[in-house]
Amino acid sequence: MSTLEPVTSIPQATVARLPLYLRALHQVAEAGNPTVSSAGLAAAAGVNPAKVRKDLSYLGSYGMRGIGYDVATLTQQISASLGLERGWGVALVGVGRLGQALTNYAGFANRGFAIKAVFDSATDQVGTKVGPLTVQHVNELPQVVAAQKIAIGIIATPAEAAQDVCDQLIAAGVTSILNFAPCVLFVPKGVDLRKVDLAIELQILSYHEHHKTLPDRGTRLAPRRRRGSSVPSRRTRAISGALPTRTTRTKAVDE
Amino acid sequence: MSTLEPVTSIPQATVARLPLYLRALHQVAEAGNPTVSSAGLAAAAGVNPAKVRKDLSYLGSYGMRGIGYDVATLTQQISASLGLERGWGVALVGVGRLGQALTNYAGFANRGFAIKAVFDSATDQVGTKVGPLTVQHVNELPQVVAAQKIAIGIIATPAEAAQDVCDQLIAAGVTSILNFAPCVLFVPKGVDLRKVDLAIELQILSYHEHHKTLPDRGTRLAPRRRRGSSVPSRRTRAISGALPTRTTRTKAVDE
DNA sequence: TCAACTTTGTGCATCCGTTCACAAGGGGCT
DNA sequence: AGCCCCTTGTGAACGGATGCACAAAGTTGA
Repeated sequence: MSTLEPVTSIPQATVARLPLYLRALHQVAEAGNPTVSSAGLAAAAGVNPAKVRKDLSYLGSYGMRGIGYDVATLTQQISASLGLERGWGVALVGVGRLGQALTNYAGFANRGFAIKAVFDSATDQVGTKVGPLTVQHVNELPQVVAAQKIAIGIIATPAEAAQDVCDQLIAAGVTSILNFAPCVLFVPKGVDLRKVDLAIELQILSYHEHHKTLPDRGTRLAPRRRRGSSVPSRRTRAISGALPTRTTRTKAVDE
Repeated sequence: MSTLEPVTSIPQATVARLPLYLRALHQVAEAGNPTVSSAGLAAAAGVNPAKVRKDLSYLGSYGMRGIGYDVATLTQQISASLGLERGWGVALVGVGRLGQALTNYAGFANRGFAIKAVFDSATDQVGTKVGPLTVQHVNELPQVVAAQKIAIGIIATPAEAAQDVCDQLIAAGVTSILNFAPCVLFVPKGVDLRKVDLAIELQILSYHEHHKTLPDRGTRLAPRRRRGSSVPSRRTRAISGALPTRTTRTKAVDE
């Protein structure tokens, strides 16, 4: 493993989990544990311990054998890898109820994302305050975004307006977009796009719910153990007390 | 392929895309096309045509060779498979800004999800109206949810309250949960859980953004073509005009 | 009726992600 | 010092998902 450069193509799946570990690490830190084992972190993040170790190995970070990971160090390494140490300016378009909720969402500011400007096309919205920000007309978007060198955009408009807004954001220099509008967006190469469709999540739940109540056995697959061996009768005692043996975790479908 | 029973264990990845196809089909229908090819649908849904065909084949649905898929039929089949034909009652807990936005989100009602009750623990929220609904105290949750046989719950509380609320929902009979609180929830087997963490999405974007501006080449991998053969020089003319040749789609990371 | 064309359905190879299982490394107690 | 135990890091097997490429099937037009 290359120990010096932490920039060695981290798998997508791992990148998607790093924020999870970060969240878990904060819990562990608040519990007062200076170190945490992969098992402890796994429990707090709701994943498999081996996955944690493999994921963290991509960062080139060192755990201490026999001990675990230093919470402070690991927190800092993950933050660095995610690029959270510098703050990011964010522009949000669409100040409907969802847009307002997002603008005020504390979880963004906590992680270094500062919403710098909010836009809408409805003239009666323009000029009103959303939190500390004044809603600007979407016509202003190009200048404002370009002038402030904002790199991240959030789209919370109706689907009809989304592609248009998207194009404008990109023209103004935005290179990462989080889309809440329920539609497919097309972006040029070099621009990253992620989407959150609230209704889709419910529909996926609906599928599983539907097939639970179905006459014949639904699609559910039993957690079948692969090799007959090794049900670890001894429960690994984690350093942190954060092993919530509550109940089994569900197969939360993707991600 | 089993043509008669459409209930033959659909892969997770496919289930997650079905709502996407449904959305695309509505677009196509509004455009007035009675049929659509896999290529047309793929373009509208932002995925690969082969994937569309394979996905749809799991439903046991028939496309018509030489023609494509009948839009109305396919819409109905996907809806049926997702269990969207009957409506679902939904309980929402946590009437903060996000909770309010979700309660009023039109996309839910459109797809057959009716929010039947909203709860909060803040006494000054209780009794206020959110849309047509009156906020009830979370103490009422067990009775209300059980009495109305609500199967789906949405958690939009702060992280600290989430596990507690989750347990109560399950005790009251909910078997599918959509969690917006930024924390890991543990649920017993048989209960399905999906999560949406808004901050995590931004952090993933941050990672890519960060590595774009890095001195050496970032993590981006070129779209390298596998076999040297067959760049289809002829553009497949879809029946629907919905082939938006705009720009290349990004590698929207997961999902 | 027949030929050319369109589009589906799917076998297959490949890739990515997951998880097991184990060797190697360190810490601490005696 | 030496032993034991804990934990990391990773090789390797496995399974699921993706996407190509092609045969089968049906349509259209002459």
